[in-house]
Amino acid sequence: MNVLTRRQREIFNYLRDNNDSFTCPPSLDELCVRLGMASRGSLYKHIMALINAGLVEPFTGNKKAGVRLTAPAQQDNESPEQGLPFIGAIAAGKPIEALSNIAYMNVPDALKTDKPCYVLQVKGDSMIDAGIFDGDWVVIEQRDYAKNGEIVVALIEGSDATLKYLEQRVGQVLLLPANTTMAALSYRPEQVEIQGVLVGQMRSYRTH
Amino acid sequence: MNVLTRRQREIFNYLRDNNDSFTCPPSLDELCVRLGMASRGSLYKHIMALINAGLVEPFTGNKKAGVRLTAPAQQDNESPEQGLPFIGAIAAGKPIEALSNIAYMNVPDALKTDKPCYVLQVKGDSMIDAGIFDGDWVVIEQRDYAKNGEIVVALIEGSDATLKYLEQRVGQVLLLPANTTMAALSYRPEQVEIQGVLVGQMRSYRTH
DNA sequence: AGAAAAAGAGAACAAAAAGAAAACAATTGA
DNA sequence: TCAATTGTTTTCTTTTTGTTCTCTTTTTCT
Repeated sequence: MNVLTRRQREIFNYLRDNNDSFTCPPSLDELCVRLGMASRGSLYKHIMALINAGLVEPFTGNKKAGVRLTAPAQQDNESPEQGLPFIGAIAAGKPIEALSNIAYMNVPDALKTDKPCYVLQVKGDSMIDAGIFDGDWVVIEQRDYAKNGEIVVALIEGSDATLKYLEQRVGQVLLLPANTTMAALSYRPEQVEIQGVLVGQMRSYRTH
Repeated sequence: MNVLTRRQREIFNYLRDNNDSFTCPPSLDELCVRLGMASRGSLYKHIMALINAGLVEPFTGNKKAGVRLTAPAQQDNESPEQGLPFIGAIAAGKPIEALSNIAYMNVPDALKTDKPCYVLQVKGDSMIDAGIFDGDWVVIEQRDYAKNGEIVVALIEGSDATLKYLEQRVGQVLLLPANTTMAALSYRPEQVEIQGVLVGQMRSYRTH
């Protein structure tokens, strides 16, 4: 999974900022007009990238006339003062771009700390035995260190970000999944960069 | 029940916004004129979808001169400061109404519905295999009915409230834990009162 | 400058949704 | 009673929409 390109971010920002102006989830054609584009196919690629990144979700109500966009990113359109930045999805992704303030999610105090925090959506089942499921949101305290046993967001060799248990040993860093079918990953310390520590978790059971 | 299509939503929005301009509930033909449509049959399908979705109701005054539309029902449920009431813990407890010490918890929109919701804290491991752990908070939509397979707050014989999978059969209600070491509970329907349905979940990893 | 990546245009396709038109049945009102 | 109106159903055509291609243009990076 790649990091968003500039254009993809532009399009997402447009969706976030103009969400209110859509009476109903916009179709690709409608979005083309809004964005001044002439081709659905081009926009389609960008939208798929956003869906893949977990920033946007397809409109699953109808079968065909509608892989459309819902509100960007399970948004709470909260002000940045109160909400936490929702950055995107994490699985085998790319470094987290803390700069692009994307959407904001209104997180209860009990799920965050007094340090800077952000929200990610979990992709995959690597932490399923820890009760962290595909599609859950996690609240991450931004930190570049952690204690053994904590669940961390780790960036591996500058390219892949993942959510795992941390186990640091001399000259070795283990990233342990909580899934009996998956193997632990072993790296040298310089290969792994800690980007944050899990402090909260959320799940929605709604079926839209 | 299906999600509305774009056109259905448009038509609903028109009815909601122009309700005042109808001296009496409009007929399909009248609505066709307003909406610039040429066929009753086409509009009929949309209206039926809205009725099916509960957004509109047929006019039952006269028998024939009108399956017409009334104003859509409005739901308004403001809770203090937009937070959800935090009711207390649930395990083998008391009826939820008995707990009066109400605090309010700030819950992200993605974890609640547009119906009345409240928050409980989970005690025990009866739902551990569903990724719901001891100490988690759950967001419950207040409802007295549920579908099979949903996770519900059920009050047993007026005294014990518990969080379980619901399985309703003829003359029998099963409450299934998500824990391989625990047995299912079987009751007669009149013994079980559904108090709500799980729609969201939260966990804190903070160590105080 | 040149290669690679990203963005865009445009066409084509299948399926879904929307619409038109006609016919029918039930009710109302004169 | 008769004519008009209204809801209802059915059949058909048109439009919309997501999706997938190929090709060209623009941007980015070395």
